[in-house]
Amino acid sequence: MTLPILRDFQCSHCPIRHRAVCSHCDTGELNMLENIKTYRSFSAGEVIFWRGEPLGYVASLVTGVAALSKTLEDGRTQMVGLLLPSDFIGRPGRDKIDFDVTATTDVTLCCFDRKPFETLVRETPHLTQRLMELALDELDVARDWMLLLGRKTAREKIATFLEMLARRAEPDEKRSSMILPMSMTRDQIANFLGLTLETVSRQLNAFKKQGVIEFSDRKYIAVKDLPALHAASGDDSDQGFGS
Amino acid sequence: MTLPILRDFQCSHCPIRHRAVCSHCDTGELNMLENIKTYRSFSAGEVIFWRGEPLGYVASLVTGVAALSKTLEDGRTQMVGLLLPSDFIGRPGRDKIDFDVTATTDVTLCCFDRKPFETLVRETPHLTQRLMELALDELDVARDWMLLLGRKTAREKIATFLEMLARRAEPDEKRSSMILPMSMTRDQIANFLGLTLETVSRQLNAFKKQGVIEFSDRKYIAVKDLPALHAASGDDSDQGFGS
DNA sequence: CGCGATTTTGAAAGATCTCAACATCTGTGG
DNA sequence: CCACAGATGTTGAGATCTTTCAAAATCGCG
Repeated sequence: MTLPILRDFQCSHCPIRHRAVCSHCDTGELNMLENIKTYRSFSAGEVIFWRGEPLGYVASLVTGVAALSKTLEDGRTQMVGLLLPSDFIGRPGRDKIDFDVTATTDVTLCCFDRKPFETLVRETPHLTQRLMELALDELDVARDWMLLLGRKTAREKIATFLEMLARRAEPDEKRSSMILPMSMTRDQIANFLGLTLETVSRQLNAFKKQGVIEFSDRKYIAVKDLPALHAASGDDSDQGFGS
Repeated sequence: MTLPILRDFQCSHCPIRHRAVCSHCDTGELNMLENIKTYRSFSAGEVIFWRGEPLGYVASLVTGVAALSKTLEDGRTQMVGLLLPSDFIGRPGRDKIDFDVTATTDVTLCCFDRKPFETLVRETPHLTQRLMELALDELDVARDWMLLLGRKTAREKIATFLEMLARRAEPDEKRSSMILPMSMTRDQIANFLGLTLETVSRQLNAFKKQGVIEFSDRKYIAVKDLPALHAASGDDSDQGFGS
């Protein structure tokens, strides 16, 4: 499949203007970025970057969800990150990455050719500072995930996962009931949580049987009892997931 | 135990001068740092920072090894990072951290009071840039560790751990035999690898029985067959551990 | 030399995985 | 609009790996 290149639009109207790598940039800096950016789209399931492949460009995720994953020699795979809108792909000073990046849903990227971007970073402290902040945020998330992968039971992993989705869907609301769009298959969830797809299915159905969640089709999961999910997550009671 | 504050010495003679947060700094910038730095020492086992405690200072690790760890409500703990000389503790813009930092060996820190350091960072792109690089490097390591925690068997975890120690001890040498100082107990290794201490002991003795490693006292482990360790690590054959 | 901490070892329990069969969903084409 | 086929999800049973619990051995410091 080819990579459609969308017509550019103004950074000032960009949905991730205030959170992406450019968030600290002033008008002049934004114009510099505007000159080297290109939009690209990927369909759900497409690979965006292959591990080890030379990176022609770095990018901000504008819409959709993408996953970072690593694979052992015998094929076992583990997701090591989820990219959401405003997250950044690629790192200045390194011409390849050590994981695959795959579109989980349809995805739009705002791409910057790597060389000119790196030059711009060197001259623009606002960019460097934001890249640092984004990296530190990802690090916090990665460390929470290490605790999950290393020490949580299957049930706790599923509870944590669902709670994370719920928090992401409604960061403010405190309702104990909500409907979550579910774009990942059991297999993808398993690779995210370090489980097998059968265990994911069993644990989801266990929560369903207990009335904590409900689902019938494959597109949505309804959370009926968010406090119960949190209680099953193993995390400290006074402390939310993530950073 | 109190925190001895060492007499300052010149940054220019610092053993981590070229790799720490200050590595890109010029003489003028170094002088600014020199004014706000203090040395502190911790004995093996001491807690350097408690999770959630307000951070009075940030620091570079000068000598020794420290561990970052997270704990679930019922006491299960997972190490989420190992700090080696030149690694940085604390993050600009956040006044607390979400993990405990413990000295694994005796440790010396080069500490900067947080507020003046943050001011200096804002005015010094060299510092920001280095902090970004350090964060990205930690992120790479964290992602390798996520693959280990989520997908590797106990045997693969131990092999990966030993191989990492060997690489760290001699980044250049390719000898298949070497002696590694071992400062961690079985329990600490277990918390690092997401195992129990009994499983760590069994797997270490299994490798010993196969002649891959040797050990008699608790201070050293001799690696006799590094290629065998690598083969048991589950990683791609053409690809080393870490970033 | 002796005691507490650490490590080793064994046996049984338990959780998750593996393998297999079957069910359900979804989109396609008639 | 329905039937079909492939993909995805569910469920069961047994295997396997790691943990748990317990006891004994060893180390290392005073």
